[in-house]
Amino acid sequence: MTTRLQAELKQGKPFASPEHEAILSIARTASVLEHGVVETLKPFGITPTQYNVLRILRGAGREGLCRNAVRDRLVARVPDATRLLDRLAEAGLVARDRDTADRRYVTTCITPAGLDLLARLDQPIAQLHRHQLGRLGARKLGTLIDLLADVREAAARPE
Amino acid sequence: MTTRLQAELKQGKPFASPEHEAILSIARTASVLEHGVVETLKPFGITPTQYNVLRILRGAGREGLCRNAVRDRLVARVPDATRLLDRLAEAGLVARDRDTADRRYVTTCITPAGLDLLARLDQPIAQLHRHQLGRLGARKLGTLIDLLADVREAAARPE
DNA sequence: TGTAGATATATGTTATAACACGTATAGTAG
DNA sequence: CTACTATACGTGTTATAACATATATCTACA
Repeated sequence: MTTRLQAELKQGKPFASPEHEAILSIARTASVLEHGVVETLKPFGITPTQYNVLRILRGAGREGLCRNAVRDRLVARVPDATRLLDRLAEAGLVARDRDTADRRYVTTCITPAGLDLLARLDQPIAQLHRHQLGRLGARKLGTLIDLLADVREAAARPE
Repeated sequence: MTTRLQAELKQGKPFASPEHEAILSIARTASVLEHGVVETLKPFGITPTQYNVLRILRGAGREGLCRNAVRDRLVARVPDATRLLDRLAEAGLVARDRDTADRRYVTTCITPAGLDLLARLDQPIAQLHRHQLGRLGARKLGTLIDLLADVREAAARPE
């Protein structure tokens, strides 16, 4: 039997195990979906990671968040949040201030320009998401979300 | 209601839509799983992309594959397969030869050193995969694999 | 032929990711 | 109040990703 993923990857031999096929399926799907996001964001001059940071900071509101708080809320691990925020600050999309009470912290807030950019992106991104998986239906989406949470829980358990 | 993903990302507000939550779930899960692979491969000095190339070339056997064939079989889009193969060749894990019949093609084959490296990795990687999602069971894995193929199919459809 | 177009790969350049290390501030035990 | 540790952030460096462009080879057709 040939699975759909095998056909996509032009792979003749079957996968070594169901676990292996599942892991490649997740990676492949994430890559395909991200590619769509990259293309949608490109005309606006930002990357998916930068877009996620802006959304996080919009959610945080006027109080903003410190560097590590932003980092911990990102879906993908980034080892250099400082320069990620540097670039957004350089583009005028966020602003930073050192905390007065505890001077170790640097609080980052989204600027009006950042909010404006997000406002212009909300509709195209929502449309992309509907295009990418609007056909699945609420039931399948719910099952998928649950299964993926199961996967992350299983993967996070100690040895 | 607070979903599991919301808790992981320390996010107060609910997601904008089920589609958005699904997309973030996929990206998050892929990131978590890849991190495990990165850590497993690190002692061996290769990245997940390089590991995938070696597996592809092992599957191709003695005949090897040309550059674009390797590129098209990778799970994630890589825009610079030439230098990806350059690095593997420099490490002695693959060997390249220009095709004699059609001199545009460069055929890449895995070397004995590359096969040896893969042989040493097969067991740790299989163990990692069992650790990451062995607990899910065949039924849930099958459902997950099917749903993800549905997602990719939906995302690939034209406008 | 021989010439335009298609295909396959390579190269130059810039931005970002990844890692190691360094600095500043705050809490804490003696 | 001093030294020690922990925490939060910054910087230097290297490797890789991403993009645009160039080169070589083949194919098809006038």
